[in-house]
Amino acid sequence: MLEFAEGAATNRKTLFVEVILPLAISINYTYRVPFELNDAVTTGKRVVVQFGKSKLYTAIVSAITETAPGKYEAKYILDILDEQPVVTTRQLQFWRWLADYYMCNEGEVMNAALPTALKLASETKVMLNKGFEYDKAALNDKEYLITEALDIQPELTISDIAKLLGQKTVMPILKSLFEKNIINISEEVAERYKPRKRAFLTLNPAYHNQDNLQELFIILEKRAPKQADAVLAYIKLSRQQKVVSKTELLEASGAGESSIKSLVEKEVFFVEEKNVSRLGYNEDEDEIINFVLSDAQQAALNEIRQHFTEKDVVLLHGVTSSGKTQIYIKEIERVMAAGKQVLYLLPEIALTTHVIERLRIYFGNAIGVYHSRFNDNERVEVWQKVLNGEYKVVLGARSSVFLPFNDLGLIIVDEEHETSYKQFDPAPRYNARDAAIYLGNMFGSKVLLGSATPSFESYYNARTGKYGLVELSERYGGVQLPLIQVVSITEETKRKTMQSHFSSVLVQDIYQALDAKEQVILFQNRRGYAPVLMCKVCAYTPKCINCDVSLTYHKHTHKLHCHYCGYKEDSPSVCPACGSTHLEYKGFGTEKVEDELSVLMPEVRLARMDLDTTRSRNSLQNILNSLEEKKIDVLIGTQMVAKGLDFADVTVIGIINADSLLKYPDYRANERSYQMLAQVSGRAGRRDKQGKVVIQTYDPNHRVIRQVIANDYSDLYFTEMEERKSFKYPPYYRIINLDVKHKDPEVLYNQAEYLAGELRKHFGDRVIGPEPPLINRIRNYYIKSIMLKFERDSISIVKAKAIIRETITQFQTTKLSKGSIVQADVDPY
DNA sequence: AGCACGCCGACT
DNA sequence: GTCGGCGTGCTC
Repeated sequence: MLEFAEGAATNRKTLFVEVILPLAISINYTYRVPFELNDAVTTGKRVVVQFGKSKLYTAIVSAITETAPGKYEAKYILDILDEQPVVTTRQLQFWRWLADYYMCNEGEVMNAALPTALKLASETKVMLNKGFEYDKAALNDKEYLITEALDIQPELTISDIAKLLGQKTVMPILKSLFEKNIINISEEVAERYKPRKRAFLTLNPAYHNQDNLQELFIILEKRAPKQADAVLAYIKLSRQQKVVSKTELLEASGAGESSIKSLVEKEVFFVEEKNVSRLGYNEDEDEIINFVLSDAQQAALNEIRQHFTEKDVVLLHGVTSSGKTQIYIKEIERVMAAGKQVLYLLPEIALTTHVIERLRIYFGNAIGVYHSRFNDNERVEVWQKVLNGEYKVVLGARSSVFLPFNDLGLIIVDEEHETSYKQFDPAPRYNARDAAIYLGNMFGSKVLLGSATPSFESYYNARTGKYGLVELSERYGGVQLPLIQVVSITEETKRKTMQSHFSSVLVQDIYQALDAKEQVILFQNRRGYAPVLMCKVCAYTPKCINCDVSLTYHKHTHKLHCHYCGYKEDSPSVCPACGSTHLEYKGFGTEKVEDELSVLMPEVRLARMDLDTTRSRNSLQNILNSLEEKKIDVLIGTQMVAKGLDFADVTVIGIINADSLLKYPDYRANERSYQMLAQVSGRAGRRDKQGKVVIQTYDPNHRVIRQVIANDYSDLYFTEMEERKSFKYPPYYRIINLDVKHKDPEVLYNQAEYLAGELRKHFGDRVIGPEPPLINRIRNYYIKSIMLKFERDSISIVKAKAIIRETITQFQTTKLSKGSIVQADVDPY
């Protein structure tokens, strides 16, 4: 027997696969392929592997080799999950690039890229060993508790049991129960994606013959009129549509389940179970609307196309309301006509039903949507439809760069300056705009960046000729730019005309808008009620127990919240330090603005839009709907209101306090402030009426405010770029940030100093710090930041990253590094 | 990421 | 003493 097996084996190759596991592990692991799966293994397919003592994971095959690993015995892969690869070779290449560029692991990229439903991890299930008799009296309290729970619920997970016992360590107890043969422990992976099934009916072809059909009717009408109705309804329906589902027929005919059942038994109908999409929408005849571009738009489009003949990336710098979307649509149509796919990226918040519907009008079924509000199953369906080419256009947020495109011809990155394109936590800390440019490069596709306030990086690239630059300075349909009025808070306070946080100018403008049945948006870039609570007697301020921040008071919950770790505590009514009742709320957030405005203008219908009011799946959409249906007069919000809101009747915009933006201690503060102010202002006004923007500030002569009023982006750009150059900031320099974290600040200090020293050996004064960041403790970890600045072109950044990686690894092998976490952030925002 | 192993403080 | 928390190392 053994000889036979060996003899056969000589004719068979032994294959090994390198796999990517969905974990933050720095290397890929090698598994052995059982002979019977030799023909089925392909890169890009999912395989089930055991990793560690018991856990099973789905991994992606990244390479196939015939060489056995030298140092260890490879485990076998247990199963192959896919008939066809779910990840393309190009994607694997893209993942590798991302992991390299953003200094993380391929597993972390896989985690971000693959919809959760395609990543299966086994769960440990605990159940009773059926039929085994044991003496309950002999068990200790905890063991008894577990068996009791299993009597009620046959399967428990590890975390169920941890909760049940109220302790973290449960494995030893389970082990002893297992050894006593009382319980069984199993590891299983279950496919999480479940296609949605529907029953479809087809008429027995025998009845395609008129005579037969006639005969059937005669019989049915006499004996089972309901069934006759059903057949009639079917014939009617099948004239209008290709396939008829059971549900549709039930609805259309008024017949019951039983009638259809007997028709199936009589073989009048055949039933077929088919997978149907969850992504359906009203399939009204796709109404392709043709529109004509304005002269300015047409000129811009021509210029874009001209640039595309020699450049891969073009930046469209078009003022707010210049009609960039229509230009995109025309370009998408052209690329689609050439048979290629298009990726259209938008910031998550701008992906509203309104925007989606608008594009559906042009592209109907060929357009797919992908964003974080989709559930697991829906994401898998989009993934599959992109993979099989059913979707020609994908409209999506940041993570849609990970979809399995086959033939991309164009990528559009709208609002390319948006910081939400950058993922901050967890790794990969990628910027979807930059990733999209690389992706475009891989496909030889064109990339169109669009913004009214481009990021300096992109504008720099455009001005230096790396990208094509197209300027569109005319607003579409002759909409005027809003009138901007700056109000000095100091001045109004002196004149005693401020009513809480509202200047007389703003109050008057709000009333005017409301009288004209128009709407108002108020912007305050801070959520909650008050960011600091302070005792007037002893100056005590409640701080987070896990982080180095003061707690924000939220009136809604009457609690103090930490915006960094989510910690909450009851708001004290007396000072915990001195017992005084004189507690003062310092600063103000959206909640307070809402509160005070409702006191000032009780008749006005208010709504608030910030992280706290938009957390659940539909809440954002609900707010937007009420705004559109004019059930809201004034909307108060954080930066969310600056993005993607486009409502015809908003004519007044109030910036409650511009200083909180301008004073932000960051080299990008001015660029950010300008973007924010210009973007919010862009929401004001409509075709027949000039909008009004009121900026309240303590510093009315601030340079950035003057630039916003003058709508002078290029003045901002040139003045700021001078500073960027002299202080060695992007886009002249590239930044890589290393955060070192440790629970003990003393240990951290030594670790960070050591690591910075090691890096200095290679990079000299390109290494800055370590310095404590603005918030130097989060979730009980103290933080030190080491910043590396590299000249844009003079040193190979690829090489530098390799050295950094190596230095970190080196550091982590030393004893000194114990307990530390090092996180890299490339091109941080 | 999860799991085992070993060290150490708190409670019977 | 013993139990359980927590840090550390390893997983093909």
